Amino acid sequence: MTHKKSFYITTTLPYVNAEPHIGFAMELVRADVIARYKKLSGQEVFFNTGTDEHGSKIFKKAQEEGIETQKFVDDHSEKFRDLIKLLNIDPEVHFIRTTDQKHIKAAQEFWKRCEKDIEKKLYKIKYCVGCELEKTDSELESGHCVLHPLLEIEEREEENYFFKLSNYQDKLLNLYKSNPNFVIPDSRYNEIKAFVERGLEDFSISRLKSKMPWGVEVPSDSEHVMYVWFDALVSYISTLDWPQNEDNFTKFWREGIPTQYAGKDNLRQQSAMWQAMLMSAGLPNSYQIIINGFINSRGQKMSKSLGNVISPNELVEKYGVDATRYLLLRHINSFEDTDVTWERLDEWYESGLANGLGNLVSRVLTMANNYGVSTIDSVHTIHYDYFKDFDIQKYMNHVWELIKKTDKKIQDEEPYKKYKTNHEIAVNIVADLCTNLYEIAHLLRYIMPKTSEVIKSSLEDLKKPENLFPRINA
RNA sequence: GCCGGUGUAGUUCAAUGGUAGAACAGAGGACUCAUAAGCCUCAAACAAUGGUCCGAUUCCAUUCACCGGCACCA
Repeated sequence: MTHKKSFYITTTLPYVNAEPHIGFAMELVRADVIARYKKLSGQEVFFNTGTDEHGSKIFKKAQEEGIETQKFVDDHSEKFRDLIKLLNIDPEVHFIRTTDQKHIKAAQEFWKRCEKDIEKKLYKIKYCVGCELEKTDSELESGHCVLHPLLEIEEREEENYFFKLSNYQDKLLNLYKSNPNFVIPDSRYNEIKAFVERGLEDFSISRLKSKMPWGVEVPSDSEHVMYVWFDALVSYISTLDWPQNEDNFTKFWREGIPTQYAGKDNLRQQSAMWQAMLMSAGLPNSYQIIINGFINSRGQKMSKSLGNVISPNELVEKYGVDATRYLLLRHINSFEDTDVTWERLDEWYESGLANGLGNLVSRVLTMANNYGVSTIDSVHTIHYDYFKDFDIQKYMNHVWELIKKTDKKIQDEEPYKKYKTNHEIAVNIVADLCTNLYEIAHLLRYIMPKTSEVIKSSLEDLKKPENLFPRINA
């Protein structure tokens, strides 16, 4: 529990070469829940997301499609920005694009501040003449290109700038050791610690502009552009108008408990490289990195070719916004991989929302309405730091226990029976049920903001709302 | 190959050195305020082997299975 008044949280910035993925939608919604929670707890919150738009993949893809690269990223970035409305993300969220001028300038300034750890050296790349492409070790099979196994891989040399990550091994280990919760969950913390303990190699952080022009120009060397991840990471502070706006930066980064959500494929970039970069630039480290698992389908990664992709748009179209938020937050493991199929989503929707919350609202308000309940008591929710360990799933389970309890209470106290003989007793019971329901709605205000409001106002007006979560096949 | 983790009902998870809890799915029942929802009841599990212990699902070892990591993939 912290007593600071400001709070910073960001998602990773998705790379715009593909359609928005359900995994990113989940990350965004989770960050949104935390942001709303902090805000409603009285903190001043800077909530950030955006898009990562440089690099060769995008450059090539735009070329393939025959569109200007800038146009390509403009269009694709919009699709991600659309998620804000689609998923009812806090409208005050900041959206940084790595092609924004302020970001480009910040990335260049950041580079300059890291200069003592940047050096130019010869970089041996592995090149497949057949593909006419540079290959990484992981793309090769026993030293040969998978697509052209008969051709020899050529080694070519080019000059690149390198970041001396090796200078930061001890400092990173110190950071981890003095902050055992720096990475959540523990398994990821251990993983990154082990990775750094094995020793760090320096990293190439630039590309020759003549080969790949789509990047931020390296300061004082116009022949090079920054390698994507170097500039992309700086977005977490360029969004704060660093370096121009030192006040903002101080408020939200130095003193704002900078918290980052990321997928498990981003562990290294966020918790090692970015931290080393911050150290190099003489800036404070992040406070905490939360690592999400992946969403798979039938044991496999979602991919177009497998035809098992479930998109955020489809989810909202089928279930509605708040139900989508529910589905992403309740049943998907907070930290581990989770398998998701339409069948399971339907089950989750039916049991938790149609049969659970929706039905409860309906039965309580019908009685409240018919029996003439006049007032409901205000709630006094016990306040503690629900999301300290970022286990939103646990919080959700707590709320749904209350829903279950309230259902059981109706059965146990049978106000619908008692009403026939004694109105007053029945009315008291139902008023009590309304209070329980109000509390449930109150707890849902970060999770399902619209539903929370609808339930609250229905209770205030004692008017039964429209069917909140219609049965899917009805 | 090396390092780390996990293996509990059909599924997803929980707890515990001494009768293994729940949710969803399944079967049956009594009700009726409700979205054929809710409630009650039932059925259903500790990967295998060995060890420590009065006693292990829990601790240790081995085997098997699965997952993650072992760097230029945003």
